[in-house]
Amino acid sequence: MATISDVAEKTGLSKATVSRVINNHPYISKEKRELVYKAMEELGYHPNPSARRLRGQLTNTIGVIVPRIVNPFFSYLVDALEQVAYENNYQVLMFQSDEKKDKELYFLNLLKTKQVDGLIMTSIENDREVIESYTKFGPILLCNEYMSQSDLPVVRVDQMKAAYLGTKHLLDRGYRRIAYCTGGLFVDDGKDKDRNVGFQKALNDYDIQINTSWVFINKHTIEDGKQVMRQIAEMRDRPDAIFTGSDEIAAGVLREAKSLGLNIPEDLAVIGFDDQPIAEMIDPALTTIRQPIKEMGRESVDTLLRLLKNHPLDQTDQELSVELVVRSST
Amino acid sequence: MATISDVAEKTGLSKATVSRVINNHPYISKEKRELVYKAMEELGYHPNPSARRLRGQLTNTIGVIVPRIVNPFFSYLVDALEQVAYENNYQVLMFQSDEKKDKELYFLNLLKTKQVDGLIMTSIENDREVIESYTKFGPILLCNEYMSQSDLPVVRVDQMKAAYLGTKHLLDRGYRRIAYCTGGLFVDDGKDKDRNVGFQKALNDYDIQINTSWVFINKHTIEDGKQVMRQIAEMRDRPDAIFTGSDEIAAGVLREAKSLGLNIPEDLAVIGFDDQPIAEMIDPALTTIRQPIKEMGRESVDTLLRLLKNHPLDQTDQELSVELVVRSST
DNA sequence: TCGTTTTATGAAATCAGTTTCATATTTATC
DNA sequence: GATAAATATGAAACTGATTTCATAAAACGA
Repeated sequence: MATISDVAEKTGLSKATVSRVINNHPYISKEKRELVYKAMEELGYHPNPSARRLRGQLTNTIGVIVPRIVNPFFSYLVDALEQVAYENNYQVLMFQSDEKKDKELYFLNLLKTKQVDGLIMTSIENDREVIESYTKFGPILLCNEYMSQSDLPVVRVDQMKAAYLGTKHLLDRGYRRIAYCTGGLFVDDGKDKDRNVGFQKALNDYDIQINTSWVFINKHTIEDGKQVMRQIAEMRDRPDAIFTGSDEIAAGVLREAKSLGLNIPEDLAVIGFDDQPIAEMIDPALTTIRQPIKEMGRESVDTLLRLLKNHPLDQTDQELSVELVVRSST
Repeated sequence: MATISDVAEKTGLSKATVSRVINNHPYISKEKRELVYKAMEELGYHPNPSARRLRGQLTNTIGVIVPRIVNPFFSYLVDALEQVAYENNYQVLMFQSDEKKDKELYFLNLLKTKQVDGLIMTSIENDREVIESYTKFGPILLCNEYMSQSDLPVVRVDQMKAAYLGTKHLLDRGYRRIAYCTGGLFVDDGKDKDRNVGFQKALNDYDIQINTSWVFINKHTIEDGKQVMRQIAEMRDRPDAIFTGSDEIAAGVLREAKSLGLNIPEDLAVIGFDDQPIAEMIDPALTTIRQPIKEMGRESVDTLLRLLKNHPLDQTDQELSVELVVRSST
């Protein structure tokens, strides 16, 4: 591996000058500049990132925390983030928090030790103060999830509108007995709370009270969806529609409904969230709310890179809009 | 940020001794050792990884190349790899090759610059010689994909047996006119070739010739599956069963069959590959070949860490076995 | 023409660790 | 009790870059 000293020696210049050429400093003569480029080329020289890092330089690496990569929403998000990062010559260090505080902390520490230049968090486990205390080591951007009363920059979709849109759609179709699934640990803040508000608001428009026995919390997976369907089937007083928190839950509901001999949407209308590929594949095809994942990825990386370059942000809170995709499950 | 000098100063020892304590060198007195630990604790000291890296130390980071993370097979694989890596105090730098040679090369170079200690490749784009030339910078392990005539360590499933098992199943059920999908760019080597051989072998057992107009190459996605189904529907001489290269292709086939008013498995039996969650969700549920992803992840990381520690390997080629999961599509 | 900028370069310090070399004690061996 | 080996520690060199400080030459202004 060639080092900067090799380049210096080969050109007869000092390391300082070579370094200046590499970093595009002014006041370098054209001849020397070209001499250095030529030598770098010939030696196959690439600066050692660890050495640069040690001098407090940027690492060209951004960290991304997701709860679980196997959740398709997050794998598509990471895909989008990685593509944009690559276009900008950045690498992505991906990390799964598993929804655990200590794993999240472990990863936040990489910012402290300058392993990553900045961080994109797509979920939040620790308290606001804890996370904000790490901003002194590098920029942190929230993508998808957010915290109110925080001045961290955030890129997200309008969850309230999304939930409102979906619920309104059910109501417009004539359903009045609407069940509701939510992740819901963060009930007092963040995206789940916004969804709750949107759901509530749509029901208010129609003067309908929420039936709390039709509210299911802490639901995420296909298995959860199946279990919800079983619970509903056993109820004497059943809902006629359900707003689920994700396409996966919805898929579980559909699957179990089929096993129980129930018809969708006649016996139960189902609306999903995300518009994952699976939404189109299952039968009946799923009505769902499409999230603009690609745009979220692009906006997030663009914004983080702007922060890294100390460019001013036009806005610290970017809200992207969602879209209702009507298929056959409602 | 506290440095090693701070610890040295606080304990009244030299940096050398502190470093020795950190790295568990022998010949340190118990008192000094504890003194250092105490000071490190109090200062909240963590060694700077860039500095260690610069001295040629390990980075505690392994790189993982996948073609696309949105492919569920790979997101589950990365999940498994990351879990095991975390247990061993390693981070995973994930990278998508997008099946492009230049992206793969870019990532291989991280090994050269010691950004990662070792590499796990779950797909291969460049030639054998190119990839092997990077082993002088750190260990490279192949996981899932492999190259013959290469002495790179590999963790994989017995693809030949897998394809044989699936095809045999179709034949045993009475299907004789069997179509075949493959990724198939690497037709002369690697996992796709093994599958081809397994498929061939099963047909030979029943004295059946392959009908080449029923062979579809370069298929990967749901969309590809739909397209294959459309092609089949237009044939005068149709197959009665199809072996697909992945559950996604199979899902596409099923979906399009439904649109075309065809019945599965009566009009066309379909067998998938991987046993992804979607296999259970679609209708009819998919018969498929289950790959032991968790074990592959564990074996891969364990093996790579052993290589990093210069422990000898019992075997450089680990083959895990697959399992046929019979559902309703055959 | 002389003093002041501007341009161009290099020596040496610096980042935060690890490792080599030297050296001082102990402990073991004959 | 003398010699060899094992234990314990520190000073300084080293990793590969960037940056500061110093300095020389060229360009500029009066």
